[in-house]
Amino acid sequence: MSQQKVNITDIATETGLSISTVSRVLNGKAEPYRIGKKSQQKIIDAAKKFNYIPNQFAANLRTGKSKTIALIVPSLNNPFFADLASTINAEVRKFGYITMISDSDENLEIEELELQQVISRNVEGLIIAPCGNNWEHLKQLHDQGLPIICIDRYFEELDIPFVSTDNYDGAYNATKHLIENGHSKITCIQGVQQSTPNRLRAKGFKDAMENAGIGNYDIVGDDFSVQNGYLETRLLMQQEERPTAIFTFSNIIAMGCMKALREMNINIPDDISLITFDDHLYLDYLATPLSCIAQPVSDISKIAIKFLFSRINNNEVKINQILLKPEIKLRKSVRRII
Amino acid sequence: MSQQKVNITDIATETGLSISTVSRVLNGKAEPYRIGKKSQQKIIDAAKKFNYIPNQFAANLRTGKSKTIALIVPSLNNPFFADLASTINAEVRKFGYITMISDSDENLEIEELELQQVISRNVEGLIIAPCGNNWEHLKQLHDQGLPIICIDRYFEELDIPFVSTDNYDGAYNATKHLIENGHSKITCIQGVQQSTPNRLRAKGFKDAMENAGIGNYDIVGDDFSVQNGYLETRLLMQQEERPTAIFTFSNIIAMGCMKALREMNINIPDDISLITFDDHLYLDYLATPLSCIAQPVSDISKIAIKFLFSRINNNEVKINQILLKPEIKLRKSVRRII
DNA sequence: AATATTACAACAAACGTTTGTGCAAATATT
DNA sequence: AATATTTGCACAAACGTTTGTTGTAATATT
Repeated sequence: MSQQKVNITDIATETGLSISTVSRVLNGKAEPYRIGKKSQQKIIDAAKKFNYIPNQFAANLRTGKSKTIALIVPSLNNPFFADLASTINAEVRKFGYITMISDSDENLEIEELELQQVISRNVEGLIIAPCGNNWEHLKQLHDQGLPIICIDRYFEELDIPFVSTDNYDGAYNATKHLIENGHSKITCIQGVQQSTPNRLRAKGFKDAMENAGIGNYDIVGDDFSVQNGYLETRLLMQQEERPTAIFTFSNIIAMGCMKALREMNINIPDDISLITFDDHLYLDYLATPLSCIAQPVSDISKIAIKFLFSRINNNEVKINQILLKPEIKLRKSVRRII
Repeated sequence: MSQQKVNITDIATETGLSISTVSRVLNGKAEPYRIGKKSQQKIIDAAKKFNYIPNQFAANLRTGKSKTIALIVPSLNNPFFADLASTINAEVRKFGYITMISDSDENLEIEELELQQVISRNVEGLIIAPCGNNWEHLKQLHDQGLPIICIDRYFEELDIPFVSTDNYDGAYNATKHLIENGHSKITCIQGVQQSTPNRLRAKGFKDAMENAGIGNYDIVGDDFSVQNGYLETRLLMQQEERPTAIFTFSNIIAMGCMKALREMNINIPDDISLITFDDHLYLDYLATPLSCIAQPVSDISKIAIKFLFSRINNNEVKINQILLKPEIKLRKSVRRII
């Protein structure tokens, strides 16, 4: 049933030329190797006629080049990472490369497993939002010469290139915005605690509070998930003294938060103000359009890819670590009080 | 700098055994080939010590098995497909396989290019939501023995397995719901016209209308995009006689629709009712929570994967074509009139 | 003690490419 | 006409595995 796949040898016998000649022509190396025009045409015709598709495995085995890069993110369910994955996938394709997308599920063990999978497939580069604060395995790969770029999450102490958002700045400004609108009883619902973005967001929040002379604040939660947002909000609203504003560290946390708020008939922004990290197309159409700190997802992707391929191609050693400014998008979820 | 990658030969020399023995041990074939316990241990220890990761290319070249499947969707920007991609990615991983995700951008040429990429990487199976109504290339691959499953979009005339939603049923029920609530002036904003789901949705809509004795209706639009939803809604609302209800064929069309409506200060559901295909987490929190026809994304993914791997493994020839019932989720966007 | 059996493991080919090198034939140069 | 040069292409090795076959030492059987 399954007609044999045609390979370079078939073309060689068909044209009466050698496989080396066929290979060179098909790889556009006819010129430097002085393959005659007529031979070239014969080969091209035969390839078309047979509908020849080269076997990348064989080629890659020989060359060591896989034309593949890997992307590992902690959770594709998070729209932020889904968005990132989508744009990176598209961007990488422009370089003639393929992206292998993996989801580590915020689990270091899985991350390491995925990493093995990826290595065994000889990827030429890796883009990763590492899920833990353990960088042993990454450091090792990096030292072995594998081009790696961290996105979103990174290790400040390491010389692994990264591109991320200036999370401190974003959180600082979000908090400042809240304070400027008269809020002083503000609670954060954070995500994965040890992750760099989360730490920096927490720090930005704290600093903004302290600088405004407000010493009394809370940071709760421990996951970038709907459930975390929901649970923490329920808890928060059961306290005797409720905050007047909530700052969620991601849009899926915000979603859980909104769910809890709605269940409890607490109105945004009348009863409580809400601002969140991460933008989303839908934020504009919500019952109360949500003010947010929008990360430059597209820019992050593009710059990361640019860094990666400059490393893949030139093996440039210059390390690049860059933080992009987020943008605060004011909508209707923060109310001026007092 | 980059310490050489260790291969099977290194382990062979380290242990003083042959590469064939090493290979068999590392592949769990020690038993049938009666490799001694001590040799096994030596090999395992050496592999661990050297941190050996097999080169899949070489293995795949030899075996012809790539442990990779491909997923091609028309647009990862569409949350429906993003969702699908995410769950399929996760599901495939459970089988020890890797997924290559591609985006054809609703473009047949790109789809064919992606397909080549994919074939050249020897994927063992393909899951595709084909963007056109041209199946030549797919039919050919299918006949060559490549396991293919279509999802969402498919070809009714072909014997290629597919798993999709019963789009006719979904559209019929959505329309019926509108009609039961007193609407008779209903307009659809559709997506890509020639795609099977779209055709079936249109048919479901028409039949529901006809069966209710309503001969006067419109189907407009031509793309699963925000812009299409926006433009068509603007146009629609400029007519002298506006519809009382809109049925959008996807949630991103709905988003464009909502945008237009808001710009024109037209209220849902007071001024117009809206129902859409495709669910989304955010739909619950919108200004007006949107009623929708929810596709069983997770089930589609799982069943597709199940079909695919049964074909990959057993080469079972029994074709499987399945349509899953969608669920209508009633929220607040449809008003009872009259 | 001679033979049969079993336990272990090595050899070598093959997968489909790419590429350094070498070697004829054709053409140019003297 | 002899030599030098260019043109055009083929040979063969190599990439790192997997696997069918074969070989030998050790043990069991007679």
